[in-house]
Amino acid sequence: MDVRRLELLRELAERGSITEVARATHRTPSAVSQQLRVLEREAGLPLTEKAGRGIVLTDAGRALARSAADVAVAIEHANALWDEFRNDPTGEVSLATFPTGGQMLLPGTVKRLDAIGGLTLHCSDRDPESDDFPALTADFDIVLAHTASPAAMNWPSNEITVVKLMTEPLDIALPPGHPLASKELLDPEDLIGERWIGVPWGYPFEKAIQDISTAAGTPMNVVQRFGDTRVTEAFVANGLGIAILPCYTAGGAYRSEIVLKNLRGVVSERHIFALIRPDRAERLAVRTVVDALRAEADAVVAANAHRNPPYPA
Amino acid sequence: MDVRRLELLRELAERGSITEVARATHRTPSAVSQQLRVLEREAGLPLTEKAGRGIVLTDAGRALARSAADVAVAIEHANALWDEFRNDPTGEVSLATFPTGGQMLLPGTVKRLDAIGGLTLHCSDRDPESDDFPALTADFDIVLAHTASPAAMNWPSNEITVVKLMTEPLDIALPPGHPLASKELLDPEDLIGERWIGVPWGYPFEKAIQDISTAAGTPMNVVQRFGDTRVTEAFVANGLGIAILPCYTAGGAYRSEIVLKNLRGVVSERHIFALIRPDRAERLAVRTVVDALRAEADAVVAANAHRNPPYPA
DNA sequence: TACGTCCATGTAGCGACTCTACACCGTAGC
DNA sequence: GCTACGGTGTAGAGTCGCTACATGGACGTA
Repeated sequence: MDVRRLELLRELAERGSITEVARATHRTPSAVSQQLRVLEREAGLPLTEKAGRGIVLTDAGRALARSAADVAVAIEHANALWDEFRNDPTGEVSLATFPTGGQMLLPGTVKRLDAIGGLTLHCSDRDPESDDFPALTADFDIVLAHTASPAAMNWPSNEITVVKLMTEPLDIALPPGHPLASKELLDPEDLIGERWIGVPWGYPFEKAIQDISTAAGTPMNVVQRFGDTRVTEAFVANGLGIAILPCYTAGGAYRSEIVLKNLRGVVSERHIFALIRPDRAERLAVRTVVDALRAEADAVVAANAHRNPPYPA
Repeated sequence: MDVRRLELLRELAERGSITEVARATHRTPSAVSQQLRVLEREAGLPLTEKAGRGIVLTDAGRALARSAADVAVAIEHANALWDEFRNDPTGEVSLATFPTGGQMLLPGTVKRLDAIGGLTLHCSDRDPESDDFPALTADFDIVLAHTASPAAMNWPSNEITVVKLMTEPLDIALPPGHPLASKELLDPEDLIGERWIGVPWGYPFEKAIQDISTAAGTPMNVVQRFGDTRVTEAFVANGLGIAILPCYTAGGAYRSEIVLKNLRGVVSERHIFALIRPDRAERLAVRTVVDALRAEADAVVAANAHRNPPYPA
């Protein structure tokens, strides 16, 4: 019945082991184990059971953990009301981002927050191969995530608050001297036979390249695979291949050595979201940051409107 | 941010004074005062202000108290899930009733609960002049309440869970030898000139007598006023006047010395409810008792169906 | 089979927290 | 004025949850 203990159970459900919970909550495993033991005694039924050298939650444990989330939401709602009343979002907000998203949105967002004043935003980037964005919400207030298609968004929407920020077109990146660089719009067939600089298996852009292959009727020839777009850009700028890159962020140091072209006939875009655990989403400070992110995303889209013609069907 | 402190604030909002909160929560006023002080320091803004020799909540305090109720609901929801899982409603349930309601429903309800087994129901009756039924929900899990008209139910439905149990007709009680006792149905005009045994000012039945006066076009002559229906019944049985009494409960020791007659043209009935504070309503034990109350109320209505003809409009 | 590692869990003791007991102060009513 | 009442301070005691350290079982490897 004690809320702090319930919260521990919920952490256990999210993280899977007592040691991990202890690390996340800055306690010793012994303390966590003791508290869970008390909770189990109060509950009157087993909440965990041994599994190998670790433990797993029982059905009852999982159910209780879920209701613990509701309690957390109610408590954070009270905290938010609190902040609202003194009109002063307090505390620190942590944010995890994928590299290109952070590059595109975070400087502007931080400037917007500085203009408001009062709260501090701690950002850090996470390796983009981690396609398990929702898991990061246990450690960060806000997680920036992207997917190739909204259909691939198999995130549990009742356990994760999803805020759509923007849709960014994916363009074909060519070196300036490339024969295709003079065309206004590219068709998938144009790209047959090109050498591609792709992404590692499982990265979001992979799907876009597959779609192009399907539309062209021939598999694309991916000769390199990089996770960091700056490496990709360096290769393209040096004439070593073509690539598919997010339209608003591509370029950077190679702005004058890369040409971006719209692709016709294939829906190539990525969708960028903010993911937040519902209880954290209640905090006024968190909501303020999300609002700033949305405003910044809108501004980026507006600033790039001229390069973003409507796609033919 | 501590839940126990929030709960204290909520008690303060409900009860209005620190001393009362201390009494209700089995603490000393000093302890309550200290905890509220800490809460206020955490909040960073004043939650209470002095008023005479007592205190009142500020707007912020009231708002926080309201969100504390949401937290309580979430916590009790978790507790209920708990009970659900071990399939065993635990703990004790307290119930406050008005006398005739308790007489009519509680014996059967307790029998039903005994058949299920496992939980204990503590009942006590409260003076019926207390028309402030909702306030009792702070001290009892379930409060049985009645009103003459549902319109008079000005209970805040978002702060109180209201469960309708039954509608009980109000009949005219006559001594057996009374001239009107031979009529099948009575009209308001029949009652002009009768001596009435009424209820104290403010009791629910008062409205029914007023409605009859309006329908008859003449004020009724109330010569006695009793809160306890047994006294009223004794007077009616002894031929000292007529009265309006709840159909299913009237009689008792005077069953053979009282005649009950339906009244035509006036909607005379009382509505019986169970009132529960939303957080308490989450408990499985409480819901089990409410279910038993509803079943018993249905049974009482069914058993009396023959005396309950539909009212002409 | 023996060993090291990992994870969960006991035990002792320390520190923080929240309660009680009691004293004090301001307000209201006789 | 006195008395009653409600709220607030202070000192001390009990409880609770944490750490530090030791124990024991499960898995992987030599």
